[in-house]
Amino acid sequence: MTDDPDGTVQGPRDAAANALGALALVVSDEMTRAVVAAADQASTTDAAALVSLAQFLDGATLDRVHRVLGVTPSGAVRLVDRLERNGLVRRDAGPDGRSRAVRLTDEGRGRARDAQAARAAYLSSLTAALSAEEVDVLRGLIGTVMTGVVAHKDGGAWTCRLCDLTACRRPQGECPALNAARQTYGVAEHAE
Amino acid sequence: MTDDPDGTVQGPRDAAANALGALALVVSDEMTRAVVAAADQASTTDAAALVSLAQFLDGATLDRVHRVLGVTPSGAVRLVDRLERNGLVRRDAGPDGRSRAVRLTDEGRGRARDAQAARAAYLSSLTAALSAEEVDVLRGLIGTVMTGVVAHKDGGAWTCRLCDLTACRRPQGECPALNAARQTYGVAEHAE
DNA sequence: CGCTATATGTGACTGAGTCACATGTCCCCA
DNA sequence: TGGGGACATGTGACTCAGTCACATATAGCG
Repeated sequence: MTDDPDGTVQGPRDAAANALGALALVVSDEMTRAVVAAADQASTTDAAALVSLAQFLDGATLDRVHRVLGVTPSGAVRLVDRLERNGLVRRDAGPDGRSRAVRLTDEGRGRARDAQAARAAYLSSLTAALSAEEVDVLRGLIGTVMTGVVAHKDGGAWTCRLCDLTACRRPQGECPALNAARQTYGVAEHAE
Repeated sequence: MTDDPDGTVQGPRDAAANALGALALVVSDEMTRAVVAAADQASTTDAAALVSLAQFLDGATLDRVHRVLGVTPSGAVRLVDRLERNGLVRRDAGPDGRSRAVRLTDEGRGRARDAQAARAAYLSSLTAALSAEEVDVLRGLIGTVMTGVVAHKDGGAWTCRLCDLTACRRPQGECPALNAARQTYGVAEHAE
């Protein structure tokens, strides 16, 4: 690892790191674009809210929504206002008198499903060029890297906010991000 | 590849795709956070502008800035206004009377360097757990996947807007994203 | 010379998100 | 048992990035 005059670094290790950064940026851009379009939402947060609700957050309180999505409590209120205004979510009575349960309407659930399908389709198109062996290798490497990511991460939105939780739990055990995040955000077990 | 009742898909192929999506999302989140903090900018676009300017866009017109960053022309004007107000760029005379050249000040260049260093440090920490062989394998797989990404991508911001271009060009040839993007956005060759 | 395309800039607006603060509920502890 | 702090939600005022519609000015072709 030597520095060149600009202060940039070189070598295969850094080339890999740089490529990882580039790939992460585009994939996340495009994936988000696909999800937002499919869910017919204006903001990425709204789309993420729908997907999260559909997967493991349905019936959760506003408080949980704010933690998972990494916005302020008031931000969560506005967000749910928005979704409610569009008929995607309802505010039901919560587990106690202070809190309310945010629940998807059928319309909202449909939008979430569309979003998840769009995400899965986009991501599948990316791995389509890989052989079965390469897919396994990639999965292993991603697992290793993800462990490091999780170790560094201190706050912010939930790592798995757009994930397909059934896909990451099967067929080979659990995802490190899921485990780490679950306790941080106190997310309930997904109904099997 | 079979569908389960929810419409979600299963199998190792889809697990890998899902993991790729999850990894891309966090890495891009965290990387952006690191870059924005290091450049001391409020918005991610501003930080991306600084980094892009430093790498290959210095002296470019506002028009090019708008194309590379994927904002509207007026958005680019506001963006450059902001950076100028903070003493990070200057508007010099452009190649013709209509256009202006956006040029980094020393202060701006310093901020950009800080941002790039923060990005590199974060990404390196992620690959640190991998062996040299694993790094090579990962690099190869990322290259393959990136080719697919580039093929699907139709518009939006420049894929490499945060990249370290010297890292992706060496030591093994060029990055597919760089090649594809270069012609789309008409970005000038980076000064070697 | 006039016409259209191009580059930048401006005014009015939207929309997401924040902060500071208000209200209502919960629950522990004296 | 009731008082007080912690907690959940909600509201008002504001910020800030970004857009659209439009204005201005230059370029360059016929």
